[in-house]
Amino acid sequence: MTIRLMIADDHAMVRRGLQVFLATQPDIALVGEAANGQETLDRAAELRPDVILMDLNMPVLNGIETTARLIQAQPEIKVIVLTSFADQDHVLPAIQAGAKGYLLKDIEPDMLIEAVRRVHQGRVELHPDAAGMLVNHLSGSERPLTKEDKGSSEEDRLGQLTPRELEVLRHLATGMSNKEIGESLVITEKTVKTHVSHLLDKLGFSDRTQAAIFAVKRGIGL
Amino acid sequence: MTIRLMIADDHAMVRRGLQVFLATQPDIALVGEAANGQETLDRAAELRPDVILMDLNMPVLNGIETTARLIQAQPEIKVIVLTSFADQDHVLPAIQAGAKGYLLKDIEPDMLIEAVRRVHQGRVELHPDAAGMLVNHLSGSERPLTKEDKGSSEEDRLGQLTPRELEVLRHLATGMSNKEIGESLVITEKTVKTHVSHLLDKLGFSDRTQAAIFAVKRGIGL
DNA sequence: GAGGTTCTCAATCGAACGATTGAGAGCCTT
DNA sequence: AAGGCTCTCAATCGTTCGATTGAGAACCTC
Repeated sequence: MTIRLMIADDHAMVRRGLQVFLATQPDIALVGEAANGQETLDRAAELRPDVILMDLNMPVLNGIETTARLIQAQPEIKVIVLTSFADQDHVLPAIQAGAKGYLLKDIEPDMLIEAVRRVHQGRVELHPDAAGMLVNHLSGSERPLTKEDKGSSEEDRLGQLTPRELEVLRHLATGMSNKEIGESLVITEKTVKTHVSHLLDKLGFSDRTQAAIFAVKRGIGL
Repeated sequence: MTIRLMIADDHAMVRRGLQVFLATQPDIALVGEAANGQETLDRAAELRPDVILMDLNMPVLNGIETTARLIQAQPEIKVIVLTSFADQDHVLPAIQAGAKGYLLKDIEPDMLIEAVRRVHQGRVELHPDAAGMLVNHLSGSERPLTKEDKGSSEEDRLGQLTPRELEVLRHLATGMSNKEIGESLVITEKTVKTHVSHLLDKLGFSDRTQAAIFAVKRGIGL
């Protein structure tokens, strides 16, 4: 499936440059352009792009305000901020506005394309300096130290699972029933139930849902 | 100038592995090790390392609490969290505690060394998933960073839930049974079952586990 | 070869789950 | 006032789940 991309930048030169490069990418279709914030909102509402490359410094309506309104109207749109500066004054508001990416214009075109693809997949892309801004912002902020320490023992328990039990847990964490897991693993449902029982016991859970939540949070079954 | 590095990890195996690899790096000197949080604080006070690679899962004092105290005592120390999981429960507290890096243990050794150098120079190093956690946290959005982006259809369905159903989903996503949810919400188990049935129907799932997985991936029920 | 672990399968049984139907109460908007 | 949600509760019914016990086979290690 091709990615529907839109560019919002007041410099025609920048738009032209991206046009040329994007033309060589079969999986990305440039469906629209805009030279200011208001135009971006209008075009996006009509064209419904998947991803928007957004300049921050635009007339009429700046990129951050535009991003905020855009996300409010169409939360599924992925906004990647593409700008020339990475300072606290811009990074934080942009992310808070809902941007899923923050990149600098000195990025290599190939990297930019890669970033577009990843953001479209639901990941985030941050320039290291932008990440730094976020980290510094959060550093020293209030920390809820309520429920930690719980993870440590669970981590150990995870290591106690046999390979097969881990395999079952992985399947369980995709939402499969015992029967479906059995079919997938080519074993009986009975056997699956045995594995599930054992794994719940070792992990200290009382039902599969808790195990699935645990697994997803640990990134198992990706 | 050589970088004075310290390792805090309760697994001797991990420390040994790093030792071996670090020995080949002329600009990095391994000046100390610790197997638990308290030991880390003691050794760090005495050895004054530039950078600490910190496991989160340690006995006595966990990595997050250790990081917080460490940074308070010696703000110039750069802490890089090196752990096995990248979930909201760990990333955010770690950064708030003052960590300048958050990496997963499946990182390539060369990349780890590079990360140590960059953090030492004042930059930050985040695993993409960790960056995703921060962005999602700040944008207040409930967008995940999963790769299999099943897409906006589910996002729309989420909006179809009534406030009460969403509430039930949130509880469900913590691993509670219908009975427990009922107690927590001060309604009958029967009513909970009604809500669950409706929410499963609207979301298009066939059982609570699938709903819980979905919810956790969207960051609901933090 | 004895003992331990893992993987497999089965059967039973109570508990939890989910679908479905029906219904009363409160709160909107029209 | 009427129709439309939402929230609440209940009862029934079939399905799924999870615990438990028992057991055979393959594969380790000692």
